[in-house]
Formats: sequence, C-alpha cells, structure tokens
Amino acid sequence: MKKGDHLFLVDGSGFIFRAFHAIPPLNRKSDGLPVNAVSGFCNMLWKLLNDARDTSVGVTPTHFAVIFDYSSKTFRNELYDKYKAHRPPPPADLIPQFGLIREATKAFNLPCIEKEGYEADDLIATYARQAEAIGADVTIISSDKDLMQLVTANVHMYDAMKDKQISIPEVIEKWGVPPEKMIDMQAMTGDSTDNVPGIPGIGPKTAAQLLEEFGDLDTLLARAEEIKQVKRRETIIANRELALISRQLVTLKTDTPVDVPLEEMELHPQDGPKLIGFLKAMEFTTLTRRVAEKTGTEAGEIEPANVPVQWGEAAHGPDLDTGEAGAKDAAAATKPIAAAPTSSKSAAIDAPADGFKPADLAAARAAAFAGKPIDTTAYVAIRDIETLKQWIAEAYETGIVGFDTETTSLDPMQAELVGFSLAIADNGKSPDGANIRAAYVPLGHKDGVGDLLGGGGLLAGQIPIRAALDLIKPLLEDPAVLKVAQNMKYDWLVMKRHGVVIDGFDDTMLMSYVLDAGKGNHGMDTLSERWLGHKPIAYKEVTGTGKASVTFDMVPIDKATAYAAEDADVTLRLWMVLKPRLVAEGIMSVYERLERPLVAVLALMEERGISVDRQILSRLSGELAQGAAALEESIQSLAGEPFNPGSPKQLGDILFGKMGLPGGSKTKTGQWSTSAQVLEDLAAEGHELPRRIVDWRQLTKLKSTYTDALPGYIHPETKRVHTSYALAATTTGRLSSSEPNLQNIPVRTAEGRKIRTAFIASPGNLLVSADYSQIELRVLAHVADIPQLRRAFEDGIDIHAMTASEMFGVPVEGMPSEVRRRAKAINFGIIYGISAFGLANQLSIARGEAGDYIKKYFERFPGIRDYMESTKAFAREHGYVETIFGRRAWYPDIRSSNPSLKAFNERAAINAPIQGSAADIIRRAMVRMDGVLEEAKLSARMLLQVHDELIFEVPEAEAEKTIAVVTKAMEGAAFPAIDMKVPLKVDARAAHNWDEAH
DNA sequence: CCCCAACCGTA
DNA sequence: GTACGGTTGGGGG
Repeated sequence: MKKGDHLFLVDGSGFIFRAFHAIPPLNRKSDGLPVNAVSGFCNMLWKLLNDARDTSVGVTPTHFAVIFDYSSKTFRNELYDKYKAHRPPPPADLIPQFGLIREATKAFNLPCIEKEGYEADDLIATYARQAEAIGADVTIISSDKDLMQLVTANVHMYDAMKDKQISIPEVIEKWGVPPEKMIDMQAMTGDSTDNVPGIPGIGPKTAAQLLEEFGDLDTLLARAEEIKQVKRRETIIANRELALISRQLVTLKTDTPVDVPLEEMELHPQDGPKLIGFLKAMEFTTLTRRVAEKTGTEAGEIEPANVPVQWGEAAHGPDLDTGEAGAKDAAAATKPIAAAPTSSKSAAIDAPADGFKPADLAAARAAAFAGKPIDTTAYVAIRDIETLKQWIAEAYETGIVGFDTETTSLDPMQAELVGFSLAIADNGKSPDGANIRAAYVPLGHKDGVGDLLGGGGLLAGQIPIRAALDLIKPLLEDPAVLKVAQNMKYDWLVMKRHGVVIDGFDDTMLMSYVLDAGKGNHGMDTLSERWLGHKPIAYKEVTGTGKASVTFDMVPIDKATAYAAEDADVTLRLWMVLKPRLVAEGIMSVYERLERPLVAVLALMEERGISVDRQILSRLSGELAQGAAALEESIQSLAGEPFNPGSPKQLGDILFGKMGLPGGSKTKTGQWSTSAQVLEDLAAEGHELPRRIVDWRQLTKLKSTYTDALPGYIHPETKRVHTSYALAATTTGRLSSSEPNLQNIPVRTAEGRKIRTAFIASPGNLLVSADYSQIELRVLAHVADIPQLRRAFEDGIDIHAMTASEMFGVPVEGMPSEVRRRAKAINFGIIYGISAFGLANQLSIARGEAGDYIKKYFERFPGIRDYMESTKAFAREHGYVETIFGRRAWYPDIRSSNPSLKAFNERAAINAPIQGSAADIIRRAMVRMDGVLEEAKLSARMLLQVHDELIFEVPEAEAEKTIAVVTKAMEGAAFPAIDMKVPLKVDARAAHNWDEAH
C-alpha cells in the first residue's frame, strides 16, 4: 500500500444486523433459508466494488476488506465483567445468515478478517491507523457511532444504506463534538445496549456541553468541583471510576496484532464464475444477471455452489457471536432476556435446537403476526409528487411493496382508477417482527356536489393521474421489485387498462388458495382475521350500502385513506405470514407454476372478451318468449286456474294437492319436489301438465339466463363480452367463470345449442375450440394404473363400450346403446366417488341393482377400488388429498362423526385428485400457450376456458396451423412434470361460431 | 334490501 | 355420486 491508495473497510457484523432489520424478510424459495441480510450485503459489495465513485464516497477503492467479530468474549470482559451482558440471542431468521455472509465475502474474492479476543471495531481501528500512517485514505463502511472516534481528515465513514458520507462535520453535527472527543463523550454517556455504564444522568447534550467547557474527560474529572449544578457535580464525582472504566471499554485498540497485512487487501478482479456460483446458490437472480453481464460470464453454464448452511443447532460459536457486537439497534428495542450468553457457544444453545427449519420459521412468523397490533392511525395520504417519489424510492430500496388499487367498479373492465395504496416494510426491531407503513395516493376523488350528470369536480390536493402513473409505472413493471397484492388479477387488469403491465408480483389470495383450499374462502377480510387477528374496515362502511351507496371516487379522501392504506398494509402482513408457509409446506411449485403465471394469462383473456351477436340472441329470445307463452297458456288451462309456473311451491300445490298426483319426494324443507326428475317420471305415466312444465322451464331458463342476460354484458366500448375467471374459488383447482358465467353455456339440447351460435369470431377470423377427450378418465387410468383402461386409451377404443364389455361380457360390436349408457354412467360415477344411491338415481334403477353393478365393476377393475380406498385413507390421515402435480384439497370434515357428512367428504376426496389433476393439466397448457403460439408465429388469441376446453380466436388463414400447434401443446401439457401412463387426446375444430367449432 | 331454497345450465 | 354460477320465488327484516 502506498500514499494515495484508498482502503475500504466494511464492518461486516454491523452491516448484517442493519441489513437484516432494514430489508423485508426474503427467503430462498427452494428451502426457505432466510437470506435478506445476505442479499443486502451482496448488493452493497457489488455496488461498492463497481460504482463507489458514483456514490457519496466518490472514490474507487484500491484495497478492500470485510471485518467481522470473532466472539463475544474479548479483552473488554476482563476489564468489566458486565460488558455486553444481557444480550438477547439474535433472531432465528438471522442465525443462518452469519455464516452465509462470510461465504459471500469469500465469493467476492475479498479478505474476510477476524481475530479471537477482539471486536471488529478494534481491527478496523488498527487497519485504519496503519493505512493513514502510510498516507492512504480510508473509508469505513459503517454508521456505528463506536467507530466515529476514528474519523480524521483522511479517515471517513460511509453509511451504505443511506448513501451518506460521515466525515468530521457530520460527527460534529450529530454529537456536538469533533471525532477525537468521541471517546470521552461515550465514556460519559455510556451505552445501555453494551452495558457500558457511563455516568448516570449524563446524555449526549450534557456531555457535549461539559467537553466544550473543560476540553476533555481528565480535565473535567480533575476540576469536577467547579461544576455549578449541584446534582451533576455530585454524580460525576461519585461515578469517576465508572467513567474511567467506560473510557477503557469504548476506546478502540489501534495496535491489535493483525494476521493479514494491508498489502493482502489489494483489490483483485472479480472471479465471475465463483461469484455467480454463490449467487445462484442463494437464488439472487437479479444480481446474478448483473454480475454475468459485467464479468462477461455465461451464467447458464455455472452450477450453483455448494454453500454450507448452518440452520441453527450446528452453528459454530464465532459465526453466531459475530452478530452480538453489532446488535445494538436490535437490542435497543428488544426486551432483554434474563440469561446472558457467557460463552462463545451460548447463543447457539439459547436458540431452540430445531428452531430454524422452514416449518419452524413459518410458524415463528405466523406467531409474530398473530394479533400483532396494527396502528391504523398512522396511514397517510400522499398528495404531492415529491412524497410519492420518496415512497417509490423506498420500495426500490426494500424490494417489496404492498399494492392495491381503488376504483369505481368491481368489474375491472369498467373500473376507472381512483387511487392506489402502497405498503412498505422493513424487518422490524424485534425478532421475526416487521414494521410496515402504508399510504394512499388519491387521484380521482371528486367533491360530492356534482352536476345533474352526477360528476363532481376533482378535489384539490391530488396528484394528476397521468403524473402519478408515470411515476409508479417503472416500479410496477420492474420484475426486481416484488409487488404484493390480494387478488392481483383485478389490479393487474385495471393497471393494464391504464397502460401499466405489472411484472414481478405475488398474490396473497393465491398463496392462501394453494395452502388452504377447502378451508374456507380466501378473501382479504377472512385472511386478516385468521392470520392477523385484525378486522379491517368493511368496504360498505366506506361507500355505504344499497341505494345510498356511492362509488369510491365520491368517498372523502381521509376516509378512503383509512380504508385503502389498511388494505395494502394487511396484504403485506399476510404475505409475511403466507410466503414462508409455501416453502415449509412444500407447495411453492404449485403456486409458482400453476397459480401465479395464470394471473396475467387470465387477465388478458378477460380483456380480450368474445364477440356475441346481439341480433341472434334477440331473435332467439323472441322465439323462446313465444314458445313459453304458448306453453304457459296450455299449462293454465290444464291446471284449471291461473298460477305462476315458475313457483315450485304453487306448482306443487297444483300437482300434488289439487290434482292429487302421486308425489314423488319432498325437499329438505318439506316442500313437494318438482324437480325435472319428478316431472319426467309423472310425464312418463302419461300426465300432460308435468311434461309441459318441463318444456316451459327449459325455454324460460334459456331466455332468462342466456338470451336476455347476455346482451347486458356486452361492453359498451369493446362490444364484446368479458367474463371474469376466479382462480381461487374451487376446492379442486378448477377455475370458475362469472359475470357472465361462460362455462355453462348450453350444449346438450338442440334448443340450447342455438345460444352458442351467437358466440362468433370477429370478421376475418374463426373460433377454434380444442377440448380434451375423456381427460378425467384418462387421469383416473393414470393414477389408479388400470391395465384395461390404459390399453383402451392407447388403442383408441370407446372407453364406455370397453367398460360395458368387461362388466357384462357383451362384445363391443353391435352393443345395445342401453348397455353402453349404463357403463358410461358407472364410469362417471366412479369419478364422482360412486355410491349405490347415486348410481340408482342416475339410472333410475333399484338401489340393489346399482349395488350389484358397482360390485361387478370392482371385480373387473380391482385397481379402482384400491385407489378409492387408499385415497380415503390418505384423506383421513392427512386431512387433504393431492393432484398429480401436488395441489392439495383439504377435507377436514372427512373425520366427522356425522355419517352422511363423512361420506360426502369421502366422495369429494376421491373426486378431487381426478378433477384437480385435469384442472392442473389445462392450467399448464394455458400457461405455455402464449409462448407456444408466438414461437410458431401464430396470432391466435386464447379467449375462453371451459374446464377441458380452450377457445381461441384466430385469423382464418392460420386456423389449420393453430389447431395443430394448440393440440400438440395441450396433449403434452403434463410433460415433463408427469410422464402420463395414458396418452392425452385433444379434438379441435375451427368455425365461425362456437356451436360449429365445438 | 338481503338472504336462502329450489332449480338448472356446464364439465 | 363431483365441481361450479345465475335466476327466480319467497320470506325475513
């Protein structure tokens, strides 16, 4: 080292504690290893090594070292036995990171320096003075006041997290004394977290004043009699010895015997592959990419390094204890525990022996947030651009932000943005805790007055919406910053319609769904009460209810802030609880592969919508009205009195009271059942009225639910119908569709199918419908591994005919349709968790006969019975069942003592893996579809999903090729996760409307 | 105005 | 026998 060189000394132990508390909990996704402090550390090192000149440091280092504490036992304990006593053990999430930080330092090719019996501060002091003596400059990367005594004209400090240089003026500004008087200052004030006594009652202000007057501590003590304030004079004289011991404790040793000379700190070029190996092992994708670019390394070829991890119980003393010296900020706000670590191993012993496994970390996190009070009075409204910029900068800083939009409508295709809220977290001052603050950015709130058209004037004190969107857009589109929302599909679509494509996000609703499907709904209010013990403000409380309700833009801003900021706050808290559970419960890949990617896919499908021909529906509606009116008239005359045929109650009275027909069955409320089944039976006996009621019901159903309702869903601007898909509504993993439900458009009857002719391709295009053939039976053949079924599917044989042939010994050739029908019903029954009761109902046969069928079926297909029994046993033992991709469906009531409830849950548990696996397969196809189409240079757009069917809109000229590409993608959707034992088959067709394409 | 039961459309 | 959502009637407040 020579004059003019510049030495950077990083206070590694101090940094890890500050980073841990400042950075929200970030866990390695593969196993939940906490890595937030390591992440902050690596980012800081990378920045200092490459861009130090662009920071407040303003110089480039020539020499560089990272210094750590070695153990909590140092020479200071000899001086004063209570030194650093009463230190709580470090938080569980931090313990594994001590070792990782050292590994990181080595990966960065930097010297990693520590020495037994000394604190990092002593090593830093020694090196700083050595370098200074040579004429080099020194920058200490730390903001610890204990190091400020080292600051001179040539020695500076740098707060990396605030990007702030600390030199002589900053020390004076902060403490009122120059650096060389910091030792005396600390000797007087002491340090409660380190148990440095100081002089009782003397704080920084008094100390500075006394040092100003007397010059230094020795002079002060010598002339203590001159102090005018009686009380102060007496305590200083009485505590003279304490002050002198304190001075010894806080004075850093500048002559520590060091093992690594300054020369060895000379900076060497980065070893790209080595560093990337470590970063990959930590799963820091963004930094990996940056390092690869900068060092010209091909990251894809580098394997993640095998980094040793001390989860806790096996951690060696020095690694754990290094944290202690830097734990000042943490300890200050933490209630000290009774037992102090007394040996270098004690922290490891104090920590629970198995307290650092993913499941325990998740449990600790949940416990930390359960009932943790939420300060809802701290929410603020952001009303100016500068403040918004600050919040956005903090989101970049922490890398995670809670996000929520407020709009004028529950329908994201109609919604206008009224404001958005942000929640920012750091990792809190207490173990496993977190501090969260949230704000609302009002953009489109109006005053209540308004003109006759209803529109009020924009309220003052709101950032113009365009400006706010321009500011927030880069943040929302930056995949490196995690946006956390509840039901992100809604916010994603709203923001997309405002020109922002959110990238890099988590969705707490979907997390809850993969973790707890079947254990209640996944709405924010429910989750908040369940996990946080907090009941958020109800939406209705803010907007009012019923006729008196207003849209959110009419809500006063203070009221809106209380509501909206709380939503972002709660969402981020839920993330803290739920995210670690994904790893702990082994369900992360379901979330990442089958849930999260569908958010954008479905949002885009919803945005595209589908063309519906108003004229066709209107014509059909007229026809249906005519038909229904004619039927109604004949119904009235047959009944002999006017009544409402739509009222099951009135109908029951007519049929079973007045007309005295034999009543089939009663509903659970004691009413006569007038179900289609009952009416069909009566009709079969020759009664005319029930027959006409059945027909009337069909026509009115088609009219009210479809031909009349659908036109109301045509969007005024797009002229298309935009359904909404729910990702987290079913227990099995299926989607659901609503407003309108496009998953129950009629198809079974000729009358009903006419509705489908109204769903049309836009001019120049065709609709392509591609549906899986028998996907659930194929899944059953796969999971239960049934040889006959597998063979039949491989050979392309009619599966129901094969079943009938096996069961009844009837050859497939020339099989009566009734025989096949019965086998088909049994096959469906199997999928639904068959019961003799249900099968009997379905086939209108006796219970006993149905029971015989089932018995026979199981004789022929014993593997199916085994599957059903083992599935039930699994569900009873675990409370859930799994799809072939690991999705879970919970059935807590399967242990119910109520026999019918228990049986119901058993049937559902048998069905769920089959229905759910099929749902997972089509989800996989959907996630891949856009990429597959793009690769094939096709412009087809996926519009709808109906459980086993996908509908696309495609230019006429591309239809044929699209069918081939889509079919291939769907048939291969299980691969490579699952190598299906049965081929998947897809039928696809193109036509101008949905009826012909299906 | 809200909720539930009954009924029925889909896979 | 599984999984959904929408419409209607009807009763409650």
